[in-house]
Amino acid sequence: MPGFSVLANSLVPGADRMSGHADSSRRAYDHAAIEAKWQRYWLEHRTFRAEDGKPGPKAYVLDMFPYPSGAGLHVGHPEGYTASDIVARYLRMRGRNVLHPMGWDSFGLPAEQYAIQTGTHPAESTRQNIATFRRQIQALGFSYDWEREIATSHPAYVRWTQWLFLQLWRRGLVYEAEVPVNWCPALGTVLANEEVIDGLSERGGHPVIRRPMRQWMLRITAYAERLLADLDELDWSESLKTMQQNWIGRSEGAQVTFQVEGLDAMVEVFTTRPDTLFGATYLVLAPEHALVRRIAAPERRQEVEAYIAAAACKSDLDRTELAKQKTGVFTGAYAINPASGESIPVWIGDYILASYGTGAIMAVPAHDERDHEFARTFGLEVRCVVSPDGARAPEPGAAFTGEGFAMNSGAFDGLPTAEFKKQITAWLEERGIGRAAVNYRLRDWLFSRQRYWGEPFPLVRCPACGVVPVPENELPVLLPEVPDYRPTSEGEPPLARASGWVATSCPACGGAAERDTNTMPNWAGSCWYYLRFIDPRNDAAPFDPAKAAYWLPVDLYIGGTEHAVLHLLYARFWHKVFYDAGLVTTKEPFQRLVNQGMILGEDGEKMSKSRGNIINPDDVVAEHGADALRLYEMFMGPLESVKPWNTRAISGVRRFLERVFDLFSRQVSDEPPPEAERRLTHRTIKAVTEDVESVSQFNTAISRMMELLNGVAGNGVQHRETLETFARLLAPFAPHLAEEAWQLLGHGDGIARAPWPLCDEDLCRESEVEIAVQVMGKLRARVKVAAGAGEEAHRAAALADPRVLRAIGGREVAKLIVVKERLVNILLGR
RNA sequence: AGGGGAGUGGCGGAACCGGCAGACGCACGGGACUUAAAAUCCUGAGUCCGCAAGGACGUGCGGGUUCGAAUCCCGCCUCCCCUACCA
Repeated sequence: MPGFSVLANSLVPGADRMSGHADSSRRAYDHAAIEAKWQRYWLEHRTFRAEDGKPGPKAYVLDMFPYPSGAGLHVGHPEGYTASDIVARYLRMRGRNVLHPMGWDSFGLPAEQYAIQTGTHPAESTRQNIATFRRQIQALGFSYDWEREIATSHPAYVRWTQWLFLQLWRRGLVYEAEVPVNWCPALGTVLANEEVIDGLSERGGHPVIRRPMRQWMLRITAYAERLLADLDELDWSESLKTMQQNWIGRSEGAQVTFQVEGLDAMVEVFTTRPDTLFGATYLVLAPEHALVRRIAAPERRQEVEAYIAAAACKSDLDRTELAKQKTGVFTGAYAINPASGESIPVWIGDYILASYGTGAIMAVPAHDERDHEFARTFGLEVRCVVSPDGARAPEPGAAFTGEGFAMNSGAFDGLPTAEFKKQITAWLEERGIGRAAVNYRLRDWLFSRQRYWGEPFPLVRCPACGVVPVPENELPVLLPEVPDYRPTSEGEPPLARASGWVATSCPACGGAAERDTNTMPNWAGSCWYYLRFIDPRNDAAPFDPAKAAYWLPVDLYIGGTEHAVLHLLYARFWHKVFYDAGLVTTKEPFQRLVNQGMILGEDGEKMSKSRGNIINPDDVVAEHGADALRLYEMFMGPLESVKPWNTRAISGVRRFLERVFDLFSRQVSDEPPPEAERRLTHRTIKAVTEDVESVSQFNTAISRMMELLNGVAGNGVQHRETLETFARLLAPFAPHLAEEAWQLLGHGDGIARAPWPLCDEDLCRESEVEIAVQVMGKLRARVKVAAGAGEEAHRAAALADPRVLRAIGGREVAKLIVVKERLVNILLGR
């Protein structure tokens, strides 16, 4: 390849730039050599090291760290990483002390499944996968401070995850409960919700049933109100906040007590419509409700038991999606409607969830669709108690769920819904049979997994002392070696097999005791990793609170929508606990959050192995380079939108980079550039700066740089002033090429800390602008006016144009609208 | 069912606060270079009619407000995402 030797010469760091070569000897853009050179340079110079406590403004720019899967990186990863890297590099050039770290969410199911299949220890496959991910990510030239790299499965990290868990324990936020899990009898294992598809196991398609097991729970509901309220302070998209609000699902209403007839038993129900109490014509309990067996009449017992058993076998999906028809059975018991004093039947039905509210409802079939359907199925009474207009009853045949005015409600008749709610709630309270209540859709967090590859619980079960935490100075409790990673046949976690590990002594009394054999879910490590990045090598604490006070909050957090609810909610919850414990000084961890949109395959479908439409970033880097991949992913469209991949389109940004390289390989003049070029440059600075600040419009920023190139590339001699600006604008986007360009311009220091160019507002405006001239709203001509020209100048310029005069055709000008520097619209009389 | 988002050339997308629709790029047509091709460079292009000058139409569909609407309002249609019997 001709010219290669010249290129090779330039690859020595600090080598003098070649100057004044003729066009015939122009060097090729060798992305592989340039990128390897600068990646080495950055590492050697510790260019991206974040300095704890450095005076001046800081910025914490974070990516959602990946699970290092065996499949390696896919093109979705670099999308968010490139966006955050652009912002991180930009902020560094603006003088901020930037913390931009990367690590590994390295506990998880795939490594464990792989271990079950191949016998490879998860620690080993995880180590290999991390090595692959690190190599792939480093090949893209992201400005991470690699000295802060962490992995959640590393013992030094596990230690502090367990330590933080014990802080939750101390604060009474951990408890044990009997809750249903997904149990697959065929596989002899417990499955995560994600592993259950349509009631069948993802692997093998075996039926999955719900089975109660003792589980560790975290009391996240205690923080529901704060998790909801503090959303207000965050710079997150409204849609994301809405998702979190919906997930927390706060609803206000009343709790009402119903006396069971002939028994010393009460049924508590929660309702958001206490105003419909007079229309409650029956009760429905969840099949799992504690009272069901007590109240069931002897002659109904057999049917009730059969229904309970059937419900227990159903997966959540069977109980919802497949339930086109509502099912239920009559218990034989009756309760008293406290408002009407009437006797109403008590049913059980699996459309009532044991886990929400009180696990029982008062059914108002006239005003609730679900109750209506149930009543129709079983021929139960429907009584209208809300009139839409205060005069007539609602249309029969369907539930009227809107608000209106009370009817058939005794003394309350005629009250509007909102007022009735208040009065009936007070009425119930006076009689001690009800009260105002708030319910959340959010449930406490089922925190234990019957798995191997996760953090063991630092808890010991002692026959004498109960559950006792492992002393902090004995952490971490590390995973034992086990002969088999599957759960035991009794459904116990695989850790139960490690009998030597399980047997221990009680930290409190010293007697024989057993370790808890559950492990924590994947979320545990990702709940606080952003805190560990702040102080990753601390072996006396999870992090130094003083350093946390310096770096927090995370100023910008970028990641996929798949974590819009769970991860973000869990991390916010832990953070608030740490706030209460005085470990952190901010109420919220992530101030600004941006979700990148998914990248689809070339066929417009989600990338997946089965569709065979997966793009491997390694191939793109090999062929076009990291800078081209970064640029292409940003050029595809706004960061947050979903966009299809188009391999051919990469050639566009690749050509751009080649032309940029060519531009910087030419002769450079120290003469100031012509006025027009300088104006173009400053307009570009302004546009690119605004686009980067938006953390979204990187595509238009690149367009503007392309326009700048198109504007200056035709000139034979290049002006230093323009090139110096261009290189710095390009630096966050295509950092390798920008460094090379910077060096070609004769700079000895890297471009990474070069000051970001600032625009001169006066130069951002053209001296002369083209405006549109419309006649009766139709575009007839384009004329030029001086920048800042007044209305009169616009009018004169418009009326001087022959095409405009022809369109006017001698008619009278009735009105003339001038929008300065934009258009003139001429309206004619009739 | 509910909630959120989106419909603009052959394609990805641009258009500030209501003011020249289609920037930038891909693909495509024409030309230059070449024995030839690739690459590169120049150049054309929303659609329709027209040799041309020019004209008509045009941002999912139907209305409305306005001198002027991709943008604002009302009513529909389609697609994507999330939640999914939450009382």
